[in-house]
Amino acid sequence: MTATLGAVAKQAGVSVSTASRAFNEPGRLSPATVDRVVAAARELGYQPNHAARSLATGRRGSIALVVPDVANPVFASFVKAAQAQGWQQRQAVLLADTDESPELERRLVERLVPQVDGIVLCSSRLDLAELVSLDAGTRVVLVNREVPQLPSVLVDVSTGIRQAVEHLHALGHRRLAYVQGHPLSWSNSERLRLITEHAGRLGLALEVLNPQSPTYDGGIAAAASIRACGATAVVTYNDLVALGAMAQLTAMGVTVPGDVSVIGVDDIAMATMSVPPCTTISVPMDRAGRVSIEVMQGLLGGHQAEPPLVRLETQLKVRGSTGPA
Amino acid sequence: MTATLGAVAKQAGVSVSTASRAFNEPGRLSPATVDRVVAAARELGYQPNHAARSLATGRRGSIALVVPDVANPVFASFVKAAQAQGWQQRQAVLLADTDESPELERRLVERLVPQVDGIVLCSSRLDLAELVSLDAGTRVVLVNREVPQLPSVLVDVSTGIRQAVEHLHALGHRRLAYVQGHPLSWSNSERLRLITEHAGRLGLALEVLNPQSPTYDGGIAAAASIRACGATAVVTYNDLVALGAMAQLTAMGVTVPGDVSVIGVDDIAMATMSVPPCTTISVPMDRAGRVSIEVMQGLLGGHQAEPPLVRLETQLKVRGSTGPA
DNA sequence: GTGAAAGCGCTAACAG
DNA sequence: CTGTTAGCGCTTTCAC
Repeated sequence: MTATLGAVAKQAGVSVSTASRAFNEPGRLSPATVDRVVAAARELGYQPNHAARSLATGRRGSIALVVPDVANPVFASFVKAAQAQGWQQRQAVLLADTDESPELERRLVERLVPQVDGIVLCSSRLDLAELVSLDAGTRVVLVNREVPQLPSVLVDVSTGIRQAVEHLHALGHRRLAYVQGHPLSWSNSERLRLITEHAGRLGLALEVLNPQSPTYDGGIAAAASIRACGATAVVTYNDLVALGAMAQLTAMGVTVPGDVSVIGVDDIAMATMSVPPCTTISVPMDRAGRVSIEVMQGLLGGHQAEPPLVRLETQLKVRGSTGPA
Repeated sequence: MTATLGAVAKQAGVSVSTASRAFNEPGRLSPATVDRVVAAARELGYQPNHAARSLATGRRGSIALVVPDVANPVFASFVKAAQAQGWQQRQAVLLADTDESPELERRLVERLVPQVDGIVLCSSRLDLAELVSLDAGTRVVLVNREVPQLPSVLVDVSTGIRQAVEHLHALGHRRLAYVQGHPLSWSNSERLRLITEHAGRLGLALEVLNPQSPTYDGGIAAAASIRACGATAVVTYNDLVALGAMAQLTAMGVTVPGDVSVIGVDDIAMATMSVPPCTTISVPMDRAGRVSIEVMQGLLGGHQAEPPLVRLETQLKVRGSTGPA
């Protein structure tokens, strides 16, 4: 057991409350006293007991981060940034990985909520009703999911998608395919909506394809249908799918970007390493991580009138996987 | 505020202590009473207050996971597995990312320790003395770092490295290079030691190269010195470096594996996606994650006499990046 | 089998 | 500026 505040107080010859104040509101104490307490504290190797403080204040000093899959580079960078930001704000970060399962997400959230000050849900698949009711219990911040009632930080792919479709159109492509992600996810709906809109505007034919999963393997599996549908250009839900599709297309003897152009979304490191490197829409997940924690902090501090809504801009990064129609 | 145990007790018509027991030692209560309490609890939506429980028991119910870089696929999969395992064991997981900085690691650990039951340090770079003194305060489990006094789970690359060197030797290579990682890290020392040993045994010339960092970019930068040193085969500290080196080598007109063979370590997903796919030593970091949490649990439960030492086997996975000398 | 009561270590009024 | 005093919600002897 580590030294308690009481021990420190005694050692410094003051009362517990004074000792407590030396750490929490040093301004209200005489500098001399503060020094004395601080000295006593380090002498005894005092470490505040977090649980006791929580019990007394009602504050937990930690927030939960819920992501679908930490092993996915996109979320990993998100988590990294969020953790760093949380640390600066003196909040510990409880990590939870839902393994892409809404069911697990529900259970995790349920157990996490009572022990944190707030929770950041990344690409949540919970029902709207659950989300809203959750908000009654804790502070909630949504990332990559738009719900009017809740604060959220969104990656706004509108610019990126527009640029992507225009880029393909400019190259002379007229038949486009979109290999979508999980149909019910907010991100996918957005992407699909935008692609449909711009394809329509520019007069491109659009085919929507379903991969088994939004992963590299999903991309491999999607290659056949890409070729089958006759599109000369394809936008995928994310880079992983794009990469898988490119690899398999190449293996099938279809050249990229000679026969078909491919564009992914996320701008993960691997997108630059493939051959050819993958054109992609750059999604600032590290910024999303930082921002989401900032928003959370805002919520924990002063309560703002309406839920903040942060949109993060995206941009097309042209690389070798797109070319002449 | 959520309902308290007191409220549940009242609702069930029992005392607080009985209510408490209904959850903690139901065996000591009449089944009927347990049912009554449980019913009352769910009726009121009771959620135990973690802080209060901690204060009373001294147990925190959470463990910290400290890794150098969550964005590194190797650690990401480690974290994912550890988190999943922790969840099953009903331990929340506090995540900390040291950003490869021993300095930050020290500060993080210091702050984390008082609020957890135990801490898992992955590829720690702390001084031996710090590590040992740390152990006095909490339960500590080391991953990828061997310290006699402490329990650790190690990835044992001996088999993998031996197979790698033998494989290269069998292909006819006689001049080998090792592009090392952080020189002071335990993993690197191990790898270097083993490569030196086997190269010597088989009569291979060995050159040790220093990349700027154990990353993809580090690999790119190392390509020049690889060619310069005249080696026909190279083993790198990890896959990221291998991939970077392969890409740059190719860009420089050196063919892989025609002119030089490359072998990495980690078996990250990307290793299969490169062109050619990268031969690598498979390191089971997901198992390491699970096992480390199990070891931690063992420590938290019964205190064993001597610190457990778990070694995880590795194996060479031959792919396209190695070939004729 | 169940209840009463004493804290766990800290904070936050409320006095002085 | 500093001390006194209640708790925060739960676990845990110790009785009955």
